[in-house]
Amino acid sequence: MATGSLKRFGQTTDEEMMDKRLKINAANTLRSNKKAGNTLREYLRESEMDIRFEEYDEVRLNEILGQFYMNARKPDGNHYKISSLENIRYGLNRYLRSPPYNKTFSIIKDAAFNDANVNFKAATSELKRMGLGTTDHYPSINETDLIKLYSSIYCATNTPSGLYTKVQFDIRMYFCRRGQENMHLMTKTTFGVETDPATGLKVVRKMEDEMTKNHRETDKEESSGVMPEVKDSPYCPVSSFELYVSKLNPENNRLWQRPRSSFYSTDDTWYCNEPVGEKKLTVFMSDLSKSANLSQIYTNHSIRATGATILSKNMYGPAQIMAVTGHKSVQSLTVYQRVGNSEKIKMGQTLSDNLVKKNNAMPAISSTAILALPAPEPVSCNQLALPITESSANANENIQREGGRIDFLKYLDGLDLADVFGEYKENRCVQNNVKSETRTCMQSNPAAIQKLGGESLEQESYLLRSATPDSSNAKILKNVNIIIGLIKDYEWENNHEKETTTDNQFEENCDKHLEVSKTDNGNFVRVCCLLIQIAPIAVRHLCKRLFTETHVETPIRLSIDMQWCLNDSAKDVYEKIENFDLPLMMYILKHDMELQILDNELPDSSDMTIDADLTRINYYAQFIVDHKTTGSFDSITFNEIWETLSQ
DNA sequence: CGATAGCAAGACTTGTCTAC
DNA sequence: GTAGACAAGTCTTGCTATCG
Repeated sequence: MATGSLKRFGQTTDEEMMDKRLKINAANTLRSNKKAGNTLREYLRESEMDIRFEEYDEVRLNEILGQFYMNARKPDGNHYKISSLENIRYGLNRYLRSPPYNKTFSIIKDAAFNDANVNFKAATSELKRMGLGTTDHYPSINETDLIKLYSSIYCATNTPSGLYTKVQFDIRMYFCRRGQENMHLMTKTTFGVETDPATGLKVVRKMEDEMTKNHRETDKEESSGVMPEVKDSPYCPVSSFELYVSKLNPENNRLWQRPRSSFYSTDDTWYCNEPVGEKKLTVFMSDLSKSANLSQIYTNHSIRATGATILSKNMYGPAQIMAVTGHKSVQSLTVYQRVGNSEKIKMGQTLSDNLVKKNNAMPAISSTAILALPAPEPVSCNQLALPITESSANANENIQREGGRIDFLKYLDGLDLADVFGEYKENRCVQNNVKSETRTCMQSNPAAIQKLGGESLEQESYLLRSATPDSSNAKILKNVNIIIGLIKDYEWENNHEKETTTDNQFEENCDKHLEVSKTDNGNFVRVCCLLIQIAPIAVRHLCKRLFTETHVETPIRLSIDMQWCLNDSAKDVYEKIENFDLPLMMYILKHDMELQILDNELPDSSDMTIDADLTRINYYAQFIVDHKTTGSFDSITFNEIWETLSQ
């Protein structure tokens, strides 16, 4: 009860009231208002008009806005997208109606601004015609990248940084979180582990309410996903979470703490008494995409998009998905139910098949059967732990992982790349002497793919990529794909030639497709073969020898990139080098064994030291990456590379 | 002919990402 | 830390078909 001078009711001053009214909107909205005001002011300044538009009357403002909408440009002089121009208009409206200006008119709705708004419509129509009306949605992470990421050292749970990355990725994915919303505010108690009474499964659940974009002050409903355990899986998100929380620094209450750069696995604490900065959390997925060499740079929002897309493709209804993502309307979910390119291609092929068959007087297929989209296959929620589709399911069944990496040697059984390359080179040389040095367009041949053991090009490419040594470098992977394409093409060409084509016809066909010189392609394959197959073997021998000399008698304490080895004895690490890829070995040789390996330059040709040899390999590995789109080398370049490398 | 359900489009706010 | 550009998402309005 109020006593003495204390009063029952508040004593809000006018100033405080204005301040509170100003804060009705979210901070981001206020920022948007301010920016819109600045943009208009900048326009007036450049046009040499009075910049105090806040004091204009409605007639003058109407006139100025009409001109502004037509002439608004970005600082670089380019046009805005429609969404940006709309944002500026709404921002200006809020800016003028908020304190301290408190205008009572609306520049969007009031008749006094009709002229300006007609101009706005005209401006957006023009932008639409210019192709600036589209929305580029944040991409969802493709299946190959997901698998690559999850099985890489960057998500290895036996290191502080790997564990941190995996747990954060899991939480972003399972709870379909927005990119950076409240991430830096999370504490050790934001999430907790519980046992579900119905299933007996352990699940990680969000334990505290929070204010988000769609769930603000008056919202009492809470929506969130859960993260269930995946029993007997090394990828179980609950075990990772429990381990992560147990290793956090007890002095700090934040959930995301900076991983220690060096550690022993038996240490109680793997993390510094220092939270990960807000900005660092912002670039979580983009940094990870770069480190793990994913096929593109994803953003944090991509993880949310991926979670929602996976659920939507797996027969969960809008209401169920909304309970996880926190969406309020079904309409909003349509962003995640887009028809992808591959599906569009399949639909196009279906139409082509039907047209071709009809033209060939084949029996017509029911139109409903042809136009129906492929039905999504139901999968259990467990599969979210390591997203799996039909093609990767087969791969996962067979591929043996050791220490988070793939035992590629098993997959080279029955597919001797050396033999294929040998035959390729030999035949090419013979052909080059007697036939035109041209080749037909690259195309895949079902028979050749079948011979390689796969059922579809996609699946076969996945298996080969997984099975190929030095597979962690995405750029090298692309070249491996080119080589696979060349092999298939070569086989197709040979088969085609033997079965159906005379020499004259072959030459005629070649003339029709003067795309890339055969010699140039052969050269490219030979260099790739040298760099991908032979060079790593030599470097590996060197790596093992130097490692033995350096580390066998000393405790293993390497740099952060080697953290995933730290639980092992020197002998284990020695054996693991067998699976290291070229870039990783180069990194270790350079940073841990302190060899002088240069970047982006060639050593003097007279320099025959080990360091110089490694620099050459490093240089040309990058060189073939730069030539990835052409898949060919001219003879001069080839001779130069071949002589340098094969010494 | 008025009431109303269903839907699409428009209006509006808030968050993300990136560069400096 | 800040600003700019723009995507994501919700709420509101207005049109149209249908029904009684």
